[in-house]
Amino acid sequence: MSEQPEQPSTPATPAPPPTAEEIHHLEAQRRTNRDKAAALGLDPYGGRADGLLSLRAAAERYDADADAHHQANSKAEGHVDRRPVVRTAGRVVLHRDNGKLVWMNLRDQSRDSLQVAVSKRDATESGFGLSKIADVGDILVVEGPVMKTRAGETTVWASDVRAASKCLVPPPEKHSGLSDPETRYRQRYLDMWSNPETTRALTLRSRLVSHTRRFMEGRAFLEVETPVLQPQTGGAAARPFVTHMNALDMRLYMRIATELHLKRLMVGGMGRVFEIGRIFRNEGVDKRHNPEFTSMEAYQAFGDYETMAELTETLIRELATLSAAFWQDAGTGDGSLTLPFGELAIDYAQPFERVTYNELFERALGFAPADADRAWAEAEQRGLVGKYARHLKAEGREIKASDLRGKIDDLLIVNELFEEVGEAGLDPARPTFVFDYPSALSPLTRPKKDAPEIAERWDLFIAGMEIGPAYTELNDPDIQEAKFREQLSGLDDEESTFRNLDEDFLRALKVGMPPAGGLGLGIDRLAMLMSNSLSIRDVIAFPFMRPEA
RNA sequence: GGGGGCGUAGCUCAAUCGGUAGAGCACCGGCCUUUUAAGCCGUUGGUUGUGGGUUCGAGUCCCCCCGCCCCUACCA
Repeated sequence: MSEQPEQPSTPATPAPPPTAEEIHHLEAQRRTNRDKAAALGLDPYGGRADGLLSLRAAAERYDADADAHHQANSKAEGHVDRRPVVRTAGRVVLHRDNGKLVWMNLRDQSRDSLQVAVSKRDATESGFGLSKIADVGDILVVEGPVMKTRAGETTVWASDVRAASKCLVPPPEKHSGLSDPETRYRQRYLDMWSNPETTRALTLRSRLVSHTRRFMEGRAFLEVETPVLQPQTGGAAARPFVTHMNALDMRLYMRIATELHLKRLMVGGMGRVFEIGRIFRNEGVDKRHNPEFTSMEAYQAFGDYETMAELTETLIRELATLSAAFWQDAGTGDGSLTLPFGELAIDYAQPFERVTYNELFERALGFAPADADRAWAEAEQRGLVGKYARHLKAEGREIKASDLRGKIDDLLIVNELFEEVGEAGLDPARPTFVFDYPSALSPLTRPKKDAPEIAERWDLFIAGMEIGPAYTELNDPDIQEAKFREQLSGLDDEESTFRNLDEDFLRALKVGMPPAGGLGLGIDRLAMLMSNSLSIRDVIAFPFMRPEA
């Protein structure tokens, strides 16, 4: 790999404009209309416009008394029109030409539609002329009094219309819209124009992240930024993306978690830190996984996992409150804290459910995780032993419980069972903390003092999705090192390529990290829950897609 | 990775057993100053994802490839 050679910013020969044969006739027609707008003395691509109101704000300026007064007296001598005059802008979504009166509906992010009427009598000549040749998709600036039609629809009765941008692309169908998922994700701008709910979901996501920041700051957490590019990854078990740094000719990895750096900051003396940022995991893509996603990790010195449970539950309840108000405002919710997610109705007002890992296991399987004999037998019967063996790249022969038992921790098989049937025992409509995972599964977590096989860790599940874990953080460098070494032993070659011992992290722990509670939250999945989006792609503006052919 | 489905006009979708590729909307021309998925009249629009094969004849059947969706697996 070498550096890209420097290119002049402008090519010696500019790309030739498309020839007539290359332009689709629908685009050609729009280019003609653009030229006609220019002939009216208007810049088809507009310019600065001051004093613009959103469509929503413009509609809210409607004054019924002034409108009635105007309707009654418009032909009277000396009549003064007191209707509020607005200047607003939006993209044309409907266009109806009645001859000397043109009706259009504009859309912006504040309002799906606001009607505009442009009459030959009352509008400027250029404004009327422009409205005659406006195409669906064009962006227009409209000025005029706000009134209501006979049918009662709020309308800007244009005195002037100016061009702001030309749309050269034929629009989606005006009623059924754009529904092809591939086009929606690849050309998000088309999707957002055609499907306002897309913009709404992304808008809500922005508000959720913003509120989360304010919430954390309100609790005296400091927002920090840690490296995305790292010589080694850590803090989670996931395959990383690999890249290369030219200057030092070295391999670098994209981070798979922010944990180890945030803890270093605690060692340094920052008592409460959080980071909201992009995480990259080189794994499968499906409705709940995107290769890059956003997490919030937070660490609170002198807290523990109970501290983080309270923080998490309070935060999510506030986010649900914000979301309920958002959807009520958008006209699709009743404002209650019971939010829909697909077929589910999830009540965020009630205290979240709490169960322990062992309770959940026993409820689903009828015996305790400590009963290793039954766990191995049950796992074998369910075909989970072979599944785990495949995990170890030991495929090619039939693996029996007797082959594996003794070679791996019993709890790894217990956890296979738990994930298979334990999690299924959760009520998906009830946010649930699952407390106290086996220590063997939680290398960065402090074991319970009176039961070291159990780690002070919980996972939060909502709608069957793992929203995030929290720990009472392990701050004993010797135990931490032992757990790291245990994790590294028994790994096959491929996995060990990506796992390594973070010596500097251990060195930091030796300096001394205060006892702490730590938390990780999947922001995308929270956004899914709060916006009733069944696919993670609906809350990511530009989700990963295979490149077009 | 495995299984299933899909790809037709700008958009949303049809096309019977393998037998002339259609509709609505959009677009274009005409009429229309309270329409609102405006309406009325008249037009236009296609290498059926790509490449091969079978056949007198392929949107339809077979194979390769590309892309998307669903299920499943992976993601301690």
